[in-house]
Amino acid sequence: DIGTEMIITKAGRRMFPAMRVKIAGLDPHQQYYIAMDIVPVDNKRYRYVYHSSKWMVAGNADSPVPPRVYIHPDSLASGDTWMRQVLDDQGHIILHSMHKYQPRVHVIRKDFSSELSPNKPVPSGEGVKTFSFPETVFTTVTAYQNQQITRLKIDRNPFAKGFRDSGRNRTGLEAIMETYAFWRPPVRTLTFEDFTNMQKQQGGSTGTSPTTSSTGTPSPSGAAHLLSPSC
Amino acid sequence: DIGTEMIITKAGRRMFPAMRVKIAGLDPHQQYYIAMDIVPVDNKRYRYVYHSSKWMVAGNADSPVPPRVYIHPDSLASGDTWMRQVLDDQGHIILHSMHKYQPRVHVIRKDFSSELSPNKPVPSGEGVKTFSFPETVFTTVTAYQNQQITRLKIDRNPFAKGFRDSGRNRTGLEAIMETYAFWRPPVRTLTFEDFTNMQKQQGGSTGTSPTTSSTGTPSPSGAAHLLSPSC
DNA sequence: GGCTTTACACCTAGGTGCGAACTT
DNA sequence: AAGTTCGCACCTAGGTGTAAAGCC
Repeated sequence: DIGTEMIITKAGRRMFPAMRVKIAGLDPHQQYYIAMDIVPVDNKRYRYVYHSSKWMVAGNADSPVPPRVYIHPDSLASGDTWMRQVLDDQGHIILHSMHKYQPRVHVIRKDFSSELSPNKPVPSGEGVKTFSFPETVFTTVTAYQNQQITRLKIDRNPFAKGFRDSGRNRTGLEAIMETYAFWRPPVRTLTFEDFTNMQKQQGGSTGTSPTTSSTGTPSPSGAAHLLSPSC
Repeated sequence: DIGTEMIITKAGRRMFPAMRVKIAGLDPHQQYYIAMDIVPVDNKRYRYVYHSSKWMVAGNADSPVPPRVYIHPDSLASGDTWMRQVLDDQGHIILHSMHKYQPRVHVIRKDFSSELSPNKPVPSGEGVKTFSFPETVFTTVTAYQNQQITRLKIDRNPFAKGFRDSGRNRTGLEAIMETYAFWRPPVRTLTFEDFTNMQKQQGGSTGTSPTTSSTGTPSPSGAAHLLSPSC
């Protein structure tokens, strides 16, 4: 699997699907912070080769942005509190386009931490646990490259309903045809696993001439924001 | 002046206008909490007498609800931080209908406070300063009693635009007539001062027979929520 | 040519007072 | 009769991918 893509813009864009985490094994009476950051997977820049549906290395990474940590707003809560709920992190984290990133979750004991701040890297050592889930790696883009990913996001993100096949430019007959010929299971929440299981082949039928892979000159791109959704 | 009215419902309703506060005189390097609560003005229940446009005492207050404190989400910030911004508090506070209430703002030095909690009354003594602005007293209702207040809220609250005279059931002629005959100044934010300056006479022209003031039996009302707006 | 930016139609989410129905 | 609840039409606010324009 090649992971999903995330659109980034100047104004900031939510990540979809969202990072969702459940915590176990904490000391119920101890106080903890929980924080999140997103780190580069490697120091490469990528380009997408349409005809092979693959991301290819296209040079070295842009100069790194100062690391940014998102501290969960419920932070400094007891282990008891944290373990009772599923977390939906939210925040603003600056990323470079056309790079691969890995979101991480940090659980930090209060008695250890030294002044947790959004602008300082998460401390490391005893009392700090960091978790990375490989299936949540994604590539930043300013426009989707892989049509299968576009399709999944449109089908599963409620805010993109306007782009679904059903409900837009369909006549009575089309609606009936969709019901049978192009039927897809009911909408459910999109998860990162959906991209892990995704086939690498795209079903595009628009007659475009395949392009040859080339080592394009990596153009420097301005850093942009990516937000993960609230709720 | 008689203060404004605030609608309360089971699901919770924002307060409009909102409580807005600017802080001065803090030690820039000291840490402070800022909190808000709403306390009864007296232990009376009220009823509105339409023909005299006045609120009359109608018995003793319902049994008080456990006090609830809203802690500003930026809390535990430096005096420097607090003084730099205007505060728009938000939260859930339970109130009885047909009572008069007074919102308060509390500024609490960190080194004094002993476990600030939404469910405990604000501590008092050295290191805690409480502010009450008499012009922000209001009466809770489940439906507006005074038509002037309804009018002001519709005119000034952007979410109530659908009930404004202009833009609803108006023909071309009506629109022109409004422009001249019923002209009112451009929309601006509603403040509590608008109610302080409000005339006690209502301009209602619907032919309703005036009711005589009576000592109505106070019906026990379920407690409901009032929220103050975010942003 | 590859990538980014911008304006946009189309949604979700939720804040308004209203009026009918309901409760006491 | 007085007050509360509920569903509603009508808004604001803001999250989607898109297509055209802009940039390099």
